Amino acid sequence: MKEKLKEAIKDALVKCNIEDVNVIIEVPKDDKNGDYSSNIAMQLARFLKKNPREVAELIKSNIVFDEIEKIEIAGPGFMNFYLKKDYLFDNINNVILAKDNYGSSNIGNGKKINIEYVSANPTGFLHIGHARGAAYGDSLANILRFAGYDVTREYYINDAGNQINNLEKSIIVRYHNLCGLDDTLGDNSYHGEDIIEVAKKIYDEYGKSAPEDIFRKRGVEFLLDKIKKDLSKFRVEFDLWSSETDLYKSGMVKDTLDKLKGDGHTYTMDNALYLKTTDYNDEKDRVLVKSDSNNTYLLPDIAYHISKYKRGYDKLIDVFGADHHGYINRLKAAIKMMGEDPDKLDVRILQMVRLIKNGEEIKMSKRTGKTLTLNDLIEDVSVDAARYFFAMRSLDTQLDFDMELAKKKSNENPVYYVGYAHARICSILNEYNKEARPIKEYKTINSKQALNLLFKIYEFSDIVRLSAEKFEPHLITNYVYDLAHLFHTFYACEKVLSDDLDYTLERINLIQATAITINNACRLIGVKAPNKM
RNA sequence: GCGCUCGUAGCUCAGCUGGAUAGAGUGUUUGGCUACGAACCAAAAGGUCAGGGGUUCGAAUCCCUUCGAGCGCACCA
Repeated sequence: MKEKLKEAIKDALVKCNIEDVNVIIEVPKDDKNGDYSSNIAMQLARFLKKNPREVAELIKSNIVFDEIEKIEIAGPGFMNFYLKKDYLFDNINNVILAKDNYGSSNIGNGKKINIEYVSANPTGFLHIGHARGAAYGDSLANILRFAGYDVTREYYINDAGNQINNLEKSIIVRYHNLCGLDDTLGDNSYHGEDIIEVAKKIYDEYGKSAPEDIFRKRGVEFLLDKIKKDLSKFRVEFDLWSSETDLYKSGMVKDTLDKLKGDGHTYTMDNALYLKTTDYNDEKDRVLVKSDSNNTYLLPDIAYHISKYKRGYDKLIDVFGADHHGYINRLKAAIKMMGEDPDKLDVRILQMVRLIKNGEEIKMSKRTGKTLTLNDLIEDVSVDAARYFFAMRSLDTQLDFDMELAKKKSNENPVYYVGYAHARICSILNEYNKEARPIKEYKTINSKQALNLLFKIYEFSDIVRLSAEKFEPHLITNYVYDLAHLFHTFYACEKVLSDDLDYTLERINLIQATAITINNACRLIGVKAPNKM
């Protein structure tokens, strides 16, 4: 609706010989100021050297828009638009017919977007920090898909570098311990329980005579499998699992290195090969090939990103933890050197998750093995609560994950508030025991509470759109919370079921539409709206 | 020291591309169940939007600066 209104205003402006302006439509905080409002007249007043209210009048007299009941000019020159109620009532029917598709759109126009998220190394179980990235990436992918983009969800497996060597060594040490041999972990080793589990598996399978090459292979296999299972349990899915090893096998890594060398973007110093990323806005040049002739992680990562470019996406999104933000410049510099457009790549940084237990921060460290795994989290607080909790906050604030709070099955936890609204509706629909069905005319709905609810339901498509454009899933949680609140308010003021058949059916339709909208919003963020609690 | 992200109610956070009296939850105080689920609703109280400067009709929002927090600044990933 915002878009339609925007177009209508633009058309009106063209009639006044004004073009090329950025029209902003917003939903006023106070409903006394209409359903939608625009400050366009004030923006133009300066430019036209006219009184803003005069400008507003001029636009008003030129605007053509069927769904608008009236336009008021208020305050210093705001234009406030009031939607026709019949139009909103019609929307109830639309929701009931559209069901799971309500709120979806084609604004993405089939544009191809690739989102890469989690991409944790298969050197241990996923922990709570990965959970935030997983929840974000999956929710964003759902939202973009719902908004008509062609989305690919991708996980990049670093299964070739030095960290895998360390993994292998760590498993061997644990294996030796199981065999009763003396061996100790080094500083670069992985100390977690997960590594002991892998060693045990190998010990159970081979006893004391495991073949030498089995540790690396089984380690990656086992850990990757566990990662996949945990993510799936967390309702996070991927379309594509890409592997670093494959990039080497296909020659992509070598080709990338050759091209960078060939185009003169590299130089040798102290027996190491450097990439001149300072040519493109990086603070220092970066090593591609170490003096021991091993590659740094950067080289295959460039090759990986170029391979994504070659697949022809309109947009690439990477989701990184805050501890990797320094990596963006060098990656984009390299992409530019490879002849691709770095602006196509959008890197979303998610700030750190701190784990709070009994009011104190628990420091997590992979090296010492002190972590809270994704699986622990799910078992402890439920998938729904965890997904909602992560989705509700914008990425750029640090997240304190309070275990006690998230565990509480109480109203302190907003996921129950939203779920309760849905469960209440289901309970009424159950009692009514007939289907909601579209009706021609709504005559009895006129309370403030009902109309607010009605408008909120109508707003859903705009919110999905905004959320997709800004890559911000938390707008969906904000929205669904508001929607649940308006329902609870309505519920407290008006009874749905009565002896009057028309009165009842109109309200059944309204709450059915509410339930559908809640359900669709929850689905986007990977949360299940319960029928009963 | 340099870079990135932040600083909004006692606490946890929203605040859309600059707009109308800065909003929720939680906590505190109070009222509401013989009505479809009280895990709910209604109301009160609570603010120097970290401090200072600037841009303009108008700033929590944009710019500069100071202070504070987290994270980076490897021939690790």
